[in-house]
Amino acid sequence: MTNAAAIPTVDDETPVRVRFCPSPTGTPHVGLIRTALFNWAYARHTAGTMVFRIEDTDAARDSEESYQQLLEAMKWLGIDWDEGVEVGGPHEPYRQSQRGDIYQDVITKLKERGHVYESYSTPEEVEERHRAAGRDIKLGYDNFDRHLTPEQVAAFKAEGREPVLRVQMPDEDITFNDLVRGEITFKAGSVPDFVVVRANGKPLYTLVNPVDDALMGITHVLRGEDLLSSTPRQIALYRALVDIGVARYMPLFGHLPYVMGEGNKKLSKRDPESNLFLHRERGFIREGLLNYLSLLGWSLSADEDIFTVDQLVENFDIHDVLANPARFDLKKAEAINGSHVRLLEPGDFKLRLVPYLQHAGLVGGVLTEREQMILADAAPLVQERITLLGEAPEMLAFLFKNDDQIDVAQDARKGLPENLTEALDAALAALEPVEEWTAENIQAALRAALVDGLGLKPRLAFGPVRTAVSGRRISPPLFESMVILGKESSLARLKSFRG
RNA sequence: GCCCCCAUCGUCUAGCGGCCUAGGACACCGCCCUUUCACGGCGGCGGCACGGGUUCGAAUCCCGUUGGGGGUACCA
Repeated sequence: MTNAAAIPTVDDETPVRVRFCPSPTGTPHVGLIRTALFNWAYARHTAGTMVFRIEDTDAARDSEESYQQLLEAMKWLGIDWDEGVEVGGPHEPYRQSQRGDIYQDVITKLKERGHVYESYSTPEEVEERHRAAGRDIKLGYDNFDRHLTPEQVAAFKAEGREPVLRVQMPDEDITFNDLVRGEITFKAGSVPDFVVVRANGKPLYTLVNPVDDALMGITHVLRGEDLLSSTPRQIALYRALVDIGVARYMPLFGHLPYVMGEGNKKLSKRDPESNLFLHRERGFIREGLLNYLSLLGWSLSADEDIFTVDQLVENFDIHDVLANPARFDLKKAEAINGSHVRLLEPGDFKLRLVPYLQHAGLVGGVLTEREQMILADAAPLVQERITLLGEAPEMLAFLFKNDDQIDVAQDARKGLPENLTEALDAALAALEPVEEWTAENIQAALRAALVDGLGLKPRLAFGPVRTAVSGRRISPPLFESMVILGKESSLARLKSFRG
């Protein structure tokens, strides 16, 4: 066994090579994306290399659909990579399901140098031995097969048993310096010998993850806290990999804090808030979501919460990441998204609305000239008032509908003045003579008739008109909306609502 | 059980021994602005888990306690 001190490690001079290596199970989780983001930000900050590898070694759980979703997620968010799936690179292939030969070769070398041993114990037998000895069964594997005699092995083989391969843990404490948590020591004997190859000869994550990290020259292993307890095993294996010439140095580890959900639970895959695409469907924009996700364990400064991806890249350092778990707070995420929505260039904002309007059926696959005009005029009216793009269709629907398609919401009928009909008549009378159909003129005419004429408070005065025109209690600015609709349409809606 | 991690307002955080009667953001509550809703502005509420040390001095360092989380797979 190679001495730990003799293994070279990475230092500040070593060019950074990080990787994002999800296993394609299920739909992308925001915690997973945060991990990708931090790896990416660190790579870009240090002008290092981002590797994107797929860990599909569990055929029972992996799916092609999930893989496609991963690609889609990265593309949407703009988290790109320098080497990996789709783009290739010097360490192809980047899907572990296609790297079987490489692993078999490593396994052979590991066997030759005695770094792994055959283990025939079944879980039941391990448990039984613990019971017989009065030990807790949760102790895990008991290292029973470390030194089997040839006779014992022969006996097991005669029974037709196929062994798994285990790595023997060293009888000494394992210490490493976590990039976000500082020095961590696992006591000798607290981690049992672990399986690296299944009885069917297929390698496990415990083997392929460090092997690929080593082969691909990964310098900083930045991953979720859930993998913290497997680090001593990785270090033990890495030492063996150095010995057989597969690894050249020990990478640095940094364990990112959990992303929590409600209560004190890790944000579950089954929790809708964990679903990246659901956030996109609701109208999160990448700038907003990326900003919020960055805040889960990291911060730009003491008093700035809103920042761009460029600012993140410029300032992100893994050493500044906090070790404590962070709760995913949808309200704050939305607020930050709203800030970014407002920061968008008006033309850009307009374009981003289109898919949401299409999804709501307000416009077709290709916008008509009229729809283009409505959108161009209306977009600035809602940019300041929404936090999610998905709120826009409801707010803009009346502008795209025909006059006879306007449905009046229940709450829009409430809070209207007693003399509703009188008010509508007055509004119609005031608007009919308006020649130049501008927001200023509409406002002046209505104010004169309703506020000054009928003595209504502004709040009550414009309510009936708003309801008549939009069918909603809440709408974009009324007068500007009426300009977009045009005089004819506006008057038609007033008449129709008057009945 | 054993191993490991974590601990500042409800939430995310600033703080890395004196600048802290602890700063910001979200949420919440008022007020202002106002054609609705927002946006924006102003103000308020609210926190260093507890106990020991170390030190002239501790949110900051050390130890313990408590609380929370994770691991203890032929999953990743």
